[in-house]
Amino acid sequence: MAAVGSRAGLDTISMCTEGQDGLVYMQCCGQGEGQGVQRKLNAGPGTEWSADGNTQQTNLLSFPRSSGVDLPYSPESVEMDEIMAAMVLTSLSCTSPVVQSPPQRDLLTGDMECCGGELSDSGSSGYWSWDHGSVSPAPSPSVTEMDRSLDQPTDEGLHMELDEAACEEPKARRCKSLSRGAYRCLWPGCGKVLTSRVGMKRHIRILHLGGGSEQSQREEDFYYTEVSSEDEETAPPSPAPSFSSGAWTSCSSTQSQSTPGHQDAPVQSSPLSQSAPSSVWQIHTEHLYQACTPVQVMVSPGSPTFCSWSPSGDVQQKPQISASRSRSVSVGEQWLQRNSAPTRSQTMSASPSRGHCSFRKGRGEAKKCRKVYGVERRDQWCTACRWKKACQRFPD
DNA sequence: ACTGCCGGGCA
DNA sequence: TGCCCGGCAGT
Repeated sequence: MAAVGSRAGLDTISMCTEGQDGLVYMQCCGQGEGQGVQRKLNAGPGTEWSADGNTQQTNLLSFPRSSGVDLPYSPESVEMDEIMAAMVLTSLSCTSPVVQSPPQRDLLTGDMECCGGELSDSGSSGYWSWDHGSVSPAPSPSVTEMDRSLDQPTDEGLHMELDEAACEEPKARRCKSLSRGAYRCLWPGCGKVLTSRVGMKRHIRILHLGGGSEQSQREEDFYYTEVSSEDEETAPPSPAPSFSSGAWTSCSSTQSQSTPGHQDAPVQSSPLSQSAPSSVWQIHTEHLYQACTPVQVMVSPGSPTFCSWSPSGDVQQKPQISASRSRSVSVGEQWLQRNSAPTRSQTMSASPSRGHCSFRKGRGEAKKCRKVYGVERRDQWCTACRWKKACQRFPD
């Protein structure tokens, strides 16, 4: 019935359902592994995927359920098929044997990878962003986009998980932003709708154009159109939040012992998501940067995973960021004043490196004659300053 | 726009 | 050598 194949060059998953019995056959070939996994899932009519006690799959196939994509399986709906394909692909990307190999990875790292894998299709891996498309409105294609899309539904699940109370208002805001825009794939017979342009491009490139050639990258634009997501909202909007919620929760709380039945462990690292960690790590460091600059978080540079960053902080940090930033200046100044008080010149050159949160000492922090005395009292400047030379009184 | 200061000119 | 300033780069 439905055959979905990806030619991302990474994996090939094909899935088809067989008539009435609703059996679903999937084939997943890991990249370069050459090993195919064939699975036969029982998804009869009216069967909820998650309800299947299908060992490994169970966890992952609970996606759809938690996603709110209630799947009274309606074979006549191509859309549904695609959704299911998406689910399956997602699941497989997490369950593939390669994926599961290191289950005892560093939790956070693994989780992050999982995040990256789940939420980001960035990187060269050509991750299956497209299948999230119908499932999750925000394939959150790249790090930058992820940053931007903090108010996109992708994180909503996270919000809901992490801080429901605080999110009442942002939620409303986000609901609005949900209706911001969507992109519909114009490829004949596709019609997939994604909320992210990048995701859509990737979808087109991977699925339809079949590769990442430069040319096809440019061609993508022709195959999707922007649609007001009002139409799209007729479709159940909830899938994304809880879907990504799953992914993110496993991400967010390093010790998230999500209830059995939630997917957590198997989702850790996959060949598909292997490109993700770096980007996610970027996020990490970025937020780290934001978080620890002002607040002097104790982060041992050697153990980067330890930084007390948490998605909750991150996501809800938005309002704080500016405050933090502005505060960082004053901290710097305090530091400067403290250190420059006793021995001005000598200590200041001692590198104020404060771990990796260190800031380049801003120009504004250095007190030069001009700053100290002001232009009015120029006569009190050191001669160098008067001559527009390097200040001698307050050398760096 | 402001600041720090290099490079260069002038007496 | 002392003095001054144009102009660049960073904020």
